[in-house]
Amino acid sequence: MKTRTRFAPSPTGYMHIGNLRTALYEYLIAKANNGDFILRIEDTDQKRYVEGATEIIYATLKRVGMNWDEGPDIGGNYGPYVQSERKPIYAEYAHKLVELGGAHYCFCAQQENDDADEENAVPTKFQDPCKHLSLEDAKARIANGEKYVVRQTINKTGKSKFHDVVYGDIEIDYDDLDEGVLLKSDGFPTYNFANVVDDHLMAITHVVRGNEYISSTPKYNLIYESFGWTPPIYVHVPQVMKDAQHKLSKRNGDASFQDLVAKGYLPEAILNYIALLGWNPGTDQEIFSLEELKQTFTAERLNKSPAIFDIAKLTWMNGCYIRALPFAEFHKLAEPFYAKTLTRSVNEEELSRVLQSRIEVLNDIPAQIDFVENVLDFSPELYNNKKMKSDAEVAKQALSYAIEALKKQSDWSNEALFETLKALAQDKGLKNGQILYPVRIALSGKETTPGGASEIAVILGKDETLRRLKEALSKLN
RNA sequence: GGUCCCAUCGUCUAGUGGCCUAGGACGCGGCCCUCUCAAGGCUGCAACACGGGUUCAAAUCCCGUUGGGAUCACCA
Repeated sequence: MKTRTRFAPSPTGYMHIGNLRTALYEYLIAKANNGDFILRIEDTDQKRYVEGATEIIYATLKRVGMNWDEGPDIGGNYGPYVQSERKPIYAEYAHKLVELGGAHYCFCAQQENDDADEENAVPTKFQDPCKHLSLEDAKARIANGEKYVVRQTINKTGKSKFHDVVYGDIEIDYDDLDEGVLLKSDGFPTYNFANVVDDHLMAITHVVRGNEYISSTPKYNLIYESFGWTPPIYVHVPQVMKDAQHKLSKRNGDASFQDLVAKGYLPEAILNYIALLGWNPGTDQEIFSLEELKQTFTAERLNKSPAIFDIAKLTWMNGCYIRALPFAEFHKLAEPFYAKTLTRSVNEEELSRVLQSRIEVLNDIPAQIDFVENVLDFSPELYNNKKMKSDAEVAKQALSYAIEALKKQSDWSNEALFETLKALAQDKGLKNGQILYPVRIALSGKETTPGGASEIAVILGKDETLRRLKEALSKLN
């Protein structure tokens, strides 16, 4: 049987990290087995529907290279792939399930969701009186126009057992199961029902979802059983946490995929990082392309315990990805930031060259290059550096020597400039640092800069370099 | 509260009874390299939640305790 997995998000906003990780694992399970990865939109709750959310889902998946084989936009043999378009299907199966004894019609008023009781004991198990209505009576009331829902009937007793790929064998008592609503009064199914019907109809073989579904899995199995269907292989994955107590969520303003990209994280790095949040290959390898992940991934190596999302490690990994980028590609990514922060024309290629190993996130760029635009007023104390044997007095000499030497310089490459400055030091009986350090300070006005004196000179160009050196020198006099 | 799940360095994790004086990675400290800062190389600090068993031998198996999470909606 061909492996088929599905990513079934509800379009209620942006794509959060936990969601994306689930999608990744689903994608990987399918692709590791030459199977299909299906995208299904679960929009059965009209109240929570958010305009544009579906597009975000498409864009995100595409951006990280997780292409789906079937989905709302590209179709497939098991469509439609949007649940709101499948409404008649659920109704049909809901009524069939009632006939099969797996559900019943219920006319009770909607249960109030009492927040006050949430923290404390709410051991009240819903006892549905409608469960005992005869099918004829129920049908008569429906024919009469009464509002109704289809509610799951649970008559079994004893233990429900099922196997989960990551959690192993799980037993839950049937008595602890709730007779939940399957088909709402508006005719839409709940997740609990739509999910089962669709997964079966779409021939899904592996269901990957958050472990919050473990406790309701027996209910789904009951539905499969009533219909005589085979349940899928379950892969429940632990939560992605913000800290030890809280899971990552939009409500806390935690970063979404889009937020991270906006901050200058590369999609490939984000994907790589989240793959390792709860999974590891059993080797020391940490950097994985999606392609490598496909080769290596096995659901059996998924972890059981929740993982805390650590932005510091993602940042490090992002730095690795940035450094590994071909130069031209990095330059292309960096250019928009130059356009944003610089009005002066500078050697942007050299800027990129110097920056590539020095930033971990693209958004680090502006802070790194502020001095390129303008030299902020700085204290002559900046020239003091013990190790370089530099101070304001040394700087005064160094700058005037440098100005003379650089005036004559025609080859404005980093190598040539570096040679000139070194030769100058030797010529004047100074240490290299006694020339290079003051020049760099004069050129930047900053204690630390990306790149050394000669590199900054290349970035600034000859005119600006000389102008800044002269200005710095005059300030020392 | 009932039920279910989880528990190794601060974080992500390796570990499936002896190879563990517990390994790797991030972060943090130090050193080297070096035209400052990065990058790179080397190195240091740092964990088996606790208590009982089982066993010649336990981070690994069992029981309990503690701590955390999930679930108990006409949300998914």
